[in-house]
Amino acid sequence: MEKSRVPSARKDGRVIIHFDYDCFYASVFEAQTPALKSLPFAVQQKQIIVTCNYEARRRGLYKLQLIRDARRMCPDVVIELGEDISRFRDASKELYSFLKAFSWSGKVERLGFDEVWLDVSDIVDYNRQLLNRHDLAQSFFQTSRDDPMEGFSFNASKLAGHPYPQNYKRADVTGVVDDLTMRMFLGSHLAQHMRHQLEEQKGYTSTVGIGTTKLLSKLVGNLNKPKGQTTVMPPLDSSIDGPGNAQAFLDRHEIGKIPGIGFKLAQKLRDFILQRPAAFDTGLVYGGTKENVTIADIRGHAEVNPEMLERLLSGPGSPYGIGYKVWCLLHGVDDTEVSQAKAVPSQISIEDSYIRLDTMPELLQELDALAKSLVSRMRVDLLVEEESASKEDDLRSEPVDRALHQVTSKKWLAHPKTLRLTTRPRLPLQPDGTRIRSFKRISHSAPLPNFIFGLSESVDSLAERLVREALIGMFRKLHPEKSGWNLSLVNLAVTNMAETAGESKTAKGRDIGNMFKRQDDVLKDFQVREVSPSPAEGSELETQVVTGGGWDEDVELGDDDLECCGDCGTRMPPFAMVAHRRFHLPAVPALQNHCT
DNA sequence: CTGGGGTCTT
DNA sequence: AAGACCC
Repeated sequence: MEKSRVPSARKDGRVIIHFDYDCFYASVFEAQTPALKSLPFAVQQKQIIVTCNYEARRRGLYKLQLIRDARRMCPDVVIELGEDISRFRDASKELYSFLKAFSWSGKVERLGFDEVWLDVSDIVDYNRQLLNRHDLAQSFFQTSRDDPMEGFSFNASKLAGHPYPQNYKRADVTGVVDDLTMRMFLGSHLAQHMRHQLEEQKGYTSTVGIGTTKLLSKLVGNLNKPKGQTTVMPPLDSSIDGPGNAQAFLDRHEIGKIPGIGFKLAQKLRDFILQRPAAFDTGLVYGGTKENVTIADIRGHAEVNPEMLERLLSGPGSPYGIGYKVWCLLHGVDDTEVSQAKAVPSQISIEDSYIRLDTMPELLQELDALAKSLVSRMRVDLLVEEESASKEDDLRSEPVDRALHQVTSKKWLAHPKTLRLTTRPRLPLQPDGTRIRSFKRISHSAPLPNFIFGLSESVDSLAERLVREALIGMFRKLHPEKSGWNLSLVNLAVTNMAETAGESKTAKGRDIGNMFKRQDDVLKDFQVREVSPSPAEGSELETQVVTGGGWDEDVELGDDDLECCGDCGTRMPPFAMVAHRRFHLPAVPALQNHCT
């Protein structure tokens, strides 16, 4: 019997939760000063509102808005300065640790200060096998591997939070669920539990997405903001019956909204689809576009395939294999792992921007201030209490002794080897008196002097030495002219961390996924997936719910509504054509997708 | 008069 | 050292 075969690339064996703390910078201030919550409140850096709470958004304020516009729009807005980001970093670390404590695998990845992914596949799989399928409504979710009493009660026949698609037919109506559906249910309950704990114990609300990949979990969360959660439900795969929910969901997105496709790639793709240069938004929003080109527009284009994308998108600065990577993203394929928590950052940097910085005395003052911050931050982020060298240390009973001891028992987690100075020169005036704004940076690196690690010297004096003995010389390399420069930004960084022996690089070694080139890693897995559902394997849980597709079920299609495939002439409804077209396209690699 | 951070790749 | 990407 010949089964219908469709190339597939989905690997949906994982359950991934994506957290996004609601208006994070504003929430940090609100946690400290709850009265702000009921007011329109915004956080300012230089002349910009970097974020604002929802009370402010209700009055029209938005992220990255100019202060002047914000005040005009909402004169009573309360504004706090957030240029010193220490408090945000501290809060971010605290919340990250809190969430990480739920993980069994250590696969917990932070993006920026306010986003965290967790791969909770192991927790979900463990709990799936604990379920009593005759009484799903009275289930208990075990959050600890060791303690069967730790956890929460929940109804495993229902999803927690919102589904995608919205009209998803719930299992409590149909009564049966397949494995993937059950895993998404479990993921949604775990996510809800964590979200509530985060709010109750830390005072932060968050927006959450649950999916089988980093890409889907992150994007789907956006559907219910703020303090909501959304799960991408099966069937994820496109089949002869129609596009899967993963593709249906992605298809509506403007190309620039896809993580991994930044401004440059998005512009190239828009230009190609429109066959002319796409107009981009000159307003303040960075990736803004006036031309909406969607994933569907690109994916459905006859000439688009991985090789063509490689030709279109590669260029200076673009990584090898970009065409294939984008091709995967267009199809909702994202095999990237949630990376292991890192013990140390790969870089620490401090920067400030200036309307004008063009004299040596001012520069020295700024370098000094930046260097002080940098040394302080090195001590915060790279210094840990040393493990006690002897038992006496632990048994020491006098608090004073303890305090004294601690001062002298700090240890560097890592020694950065490189110091980097970056500037952003302001371009000279044009002949016509206007100025081209440039965001180009130039940098110079040098070995980081060892004295910086001394703990007996004060931060201030170390900073002064750093300026005199290293930074001034580095600045001369960048700007050999005695004068005439004008900087709009200065950044000081330490990089190239040499981690101290004995400390593992991550909680559990390197992220294996990142050690392979995506392409090599994925291509060797190429297989064709059989789409016909395999017979239910005994249990009711294996029975598939197939009624909740992402298209309108009751639409009758007349002959006029059929489309004709340009390659083989087969006629079929438009929704089926989506899947059918993939027959004729270079295949995306696939894995067997049956989750057992 | 577009922040202050980060990551990774070439 | 620079350029892409992320927040």
